[in-house]
Amino acid sequence: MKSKANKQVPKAYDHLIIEKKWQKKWAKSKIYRSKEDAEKSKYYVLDMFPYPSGEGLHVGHPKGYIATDVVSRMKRMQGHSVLHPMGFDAFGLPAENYAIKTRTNPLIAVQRNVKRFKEQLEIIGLDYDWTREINTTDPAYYRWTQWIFLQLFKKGLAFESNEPVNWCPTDKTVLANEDVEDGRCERCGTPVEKRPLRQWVLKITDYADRLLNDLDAKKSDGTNLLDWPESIKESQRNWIGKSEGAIIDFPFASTTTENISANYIILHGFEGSAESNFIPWLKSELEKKGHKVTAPELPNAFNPTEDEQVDFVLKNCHFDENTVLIGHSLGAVVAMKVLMKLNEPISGLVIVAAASDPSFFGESAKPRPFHETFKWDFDLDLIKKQANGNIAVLSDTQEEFRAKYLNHLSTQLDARLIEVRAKEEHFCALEEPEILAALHPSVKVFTTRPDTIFGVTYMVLAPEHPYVKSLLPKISNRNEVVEYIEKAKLETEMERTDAKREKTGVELKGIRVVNPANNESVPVWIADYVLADYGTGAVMAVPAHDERDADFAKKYDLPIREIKLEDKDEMIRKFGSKTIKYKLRDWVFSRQRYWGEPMPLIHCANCGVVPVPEKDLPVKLPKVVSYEPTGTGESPLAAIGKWVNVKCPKCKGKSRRETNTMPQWAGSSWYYLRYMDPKNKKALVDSKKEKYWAPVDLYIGGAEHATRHLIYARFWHKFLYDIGVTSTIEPFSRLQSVGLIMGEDGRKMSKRFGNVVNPDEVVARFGADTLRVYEMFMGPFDQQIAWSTDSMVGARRFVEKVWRLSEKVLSSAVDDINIIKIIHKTIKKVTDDINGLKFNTAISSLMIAVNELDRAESISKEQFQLLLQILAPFMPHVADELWSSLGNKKSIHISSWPEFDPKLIEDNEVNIIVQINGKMRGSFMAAKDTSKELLEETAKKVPEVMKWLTGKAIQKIVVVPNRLVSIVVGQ
RNA sequence: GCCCGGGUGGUGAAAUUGGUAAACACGUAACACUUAAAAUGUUAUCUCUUACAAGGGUUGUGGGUUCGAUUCCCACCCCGGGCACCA
Repeated sequence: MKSKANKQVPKAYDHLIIEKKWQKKWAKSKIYRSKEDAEKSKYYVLDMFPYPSGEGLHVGHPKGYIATDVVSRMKRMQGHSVLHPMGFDAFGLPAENYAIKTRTNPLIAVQRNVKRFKEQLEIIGLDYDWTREINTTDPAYYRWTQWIFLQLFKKGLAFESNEPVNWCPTDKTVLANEDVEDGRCERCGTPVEKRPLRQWVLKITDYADRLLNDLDAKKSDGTNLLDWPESIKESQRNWIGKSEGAIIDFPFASTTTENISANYIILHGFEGSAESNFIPWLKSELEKKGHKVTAPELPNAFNPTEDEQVDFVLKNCHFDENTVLIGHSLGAVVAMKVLMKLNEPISGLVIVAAASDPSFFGESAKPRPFHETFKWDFDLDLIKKQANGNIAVLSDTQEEFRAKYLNHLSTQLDARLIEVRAKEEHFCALEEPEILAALHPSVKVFTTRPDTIFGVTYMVLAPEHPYVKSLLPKISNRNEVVEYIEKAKLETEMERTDAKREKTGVELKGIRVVNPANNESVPVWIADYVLADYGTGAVMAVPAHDERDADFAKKYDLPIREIKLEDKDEMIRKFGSKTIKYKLRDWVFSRQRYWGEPMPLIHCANCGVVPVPEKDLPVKLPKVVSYEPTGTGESPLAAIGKWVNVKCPKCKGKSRRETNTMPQWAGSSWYYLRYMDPKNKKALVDSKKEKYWAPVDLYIGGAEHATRHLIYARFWHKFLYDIGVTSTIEPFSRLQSVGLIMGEDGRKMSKRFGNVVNPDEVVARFGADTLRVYEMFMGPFDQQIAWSTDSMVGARRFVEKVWRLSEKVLSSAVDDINIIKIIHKTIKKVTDDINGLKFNTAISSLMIAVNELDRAESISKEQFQLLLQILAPFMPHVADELWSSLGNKKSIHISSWPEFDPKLIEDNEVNIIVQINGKMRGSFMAAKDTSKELLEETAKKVPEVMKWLTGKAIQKIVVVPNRLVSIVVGQ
């Protein structure tokens, strides 16, 4: 029993005093300021910035912040230039709803909440560089959010759409697909409605492939580009929902089509005429079949302008629901422009060798005269609609052209891409039979199972499929079909997509299609289990190989045919074309609410949508009297005449501002870039600074952001990369999700359950260092664990033990080699574990070391300082206090992180286990690297082992050096 | 239904990636110090064979591979998450 009689009475550990003292000192000495120091390697560690709610932080919030703080402190000590910033994401509904209730500007609530949040963060002793603080609601910040939107707009990635969108009747705003969970508004739980409303939409689908592929991309050293939890990558993969399959054409059976007489309009191209190329031939072929054909001579074929040609076609051609528009080369561009101006949809569009992108002129080709006289903007959704969803794209002969533009165009238009060889390059022969073949009307299906094509026994269209309307005259049970379509319209999205309910449908009697694989004619049905907005809105039904088709077939007594599966690729080659579909939808980007970034756009009667000039940014949110959403699809901003009515930046005419605002996710989609250069007035981020800090090395936050923030931010980042603002293809190299801290009752911490634990109280009672140690020690960092105030005493005891250990420090002390070894082993373990974000085991190894040191009579200053340094990230206040009491003048947090001595972490004696028939029967100590033979000899002589060996025959001995000897004996 | 995690003492968990299962901590019990309590320290604490000793069993269940499996393989059960009448 050791005596404590001679020990000095220690200074009492008073966390209240020392924590305040050190927090002040740190702020004064500016040790946490980040600098672009070319001498040092950078480390950017980022927290998902909080929404400053009125309730303040609970004890769960800081868990992630403490983790980044631990990492950031170690990296700083290791000599990195560390960027560890914090800010606030303050646009959004809670502040706005509070504003509605109290009729105060939400900014006031935001400012108050931010102040409270900062106080709460500061008492935990986090090492943020507050000079870089940002706030998404600050006009100096959202100026750049608006700037990014303008760039998206200029690149055609922001467009207006009138498609039905998700509308939340409670929050009175539209929602993105990502904001809908199980058919309900993610915020308030109200079932969403589908409403056709004019919306701004971002073309995130253009990035679907890159968003997907880069999840699994490798760096040049073979490691993953994204060091992310597999579960989050998987969520994103599921959300993007790529499926590879085929588009297969099922032509209408001749009984269906023989009497359909169409009205064909053929538009020639640049330097062409109605008498050139294949046009006269095609005209006569179609007329032979009884169709009406118009091939107008377009004005100024050698020096065409869009306005002249489009107007000419609109004036001189007749359009109705039986019209099929065929455009060759530039004529196809004219055709698409014509479609955008028609009032009613036509029957179909055939694009022969054209593109919707002006860059197809290429570097080598000389600019054509129409380069400037055509506007290369296309509303592809509108074109799709106006062409009744019936579009065929015939490939050109130039491989590069096809890969680059036509694949894209046909994907965007959901068109049939008909990959054929023209007889002459660019379809310039006098006869082009492939064009004629492409005109035969057919139903396109999307399938991932082309291998089952011989099992098709019927076809199902979505009730909304554009063909259904045009086929009505040919359907004998017309009334029944119309009734079914009407009924389907009335159903909500939730009812419609409920997989459990019984399938219903109606046959389109009189309509049949031909299976291209076996030329068999099969019936066509409509059913609401087929969705209009996925694939082509049409399904080839294979009841023998698809459960849904089987259910349907059984109910309506349709044949079920077992077949042997074919080779997928062969079937695609023979009967269809390879296609890729995504579940990801474009990002509905406007909200009909007040508290968000105004969209920097102006609507002018003459000029259309005009972007606000960059020099006029930011477009500031005006003050309003009522923040109440209108519910009409207009935001409250629409009522502020002074703000809304402006001059058009182009023609100076009367015009109106866009009154929709951006969604909550806008500001957070790029904020990590602004921390690099938060005060820059000339640019979003200075490119030198961006190159220094990018990418984020470690990003920590909640897993609930997997398919929203983390997809949106990756999308914007890639876009910013494309326009040269960012230098990396991904924003966050390494991501780690924080496991939630639950209430003591095991439920989510919430005011509602009365189980919220306030960090201020915990810090006041136990101290910030104890809170930090406790939260890091609770369990694996990414795991959800219930809070337990009782268990905090363990962390507190540990902090106190470290404090008391300082009594044993003697300058004259000579350390036992075992003590030195333990310190060095712990340095290695703690360094590795912090890098691996395994904070719980780092602390456990520190506890083991402290317990060990506690057993020693005295400790040298040298060893104790090493211990304090590796404790510093976890208990920064106590570490700095004890460090300075040892006579150090500078903060421990800017001292150099200890290196372990590899020689000191090796044991020269190891414990060798002896197993007999797989059971541990004894052990002995042996020098490291003792030979196998000697280990075997020694093992056999261990008394407890000998007992098991007597009278038994040894059958086999396995010796693993430095580990064990395993002996197998007979009966 | 498909896909990703995960399942270890009373509790949070650990296990060098195939080599002594339960480190570290909470809780509990006994003891020491104390008038007492708190604090602190010491000891014990997976489970069964009533206790010592000596053994047996044990990482969701059942099989397999192996000298040896918490770890690898197969099947199943349960919990958490993502997607979903997506063709």
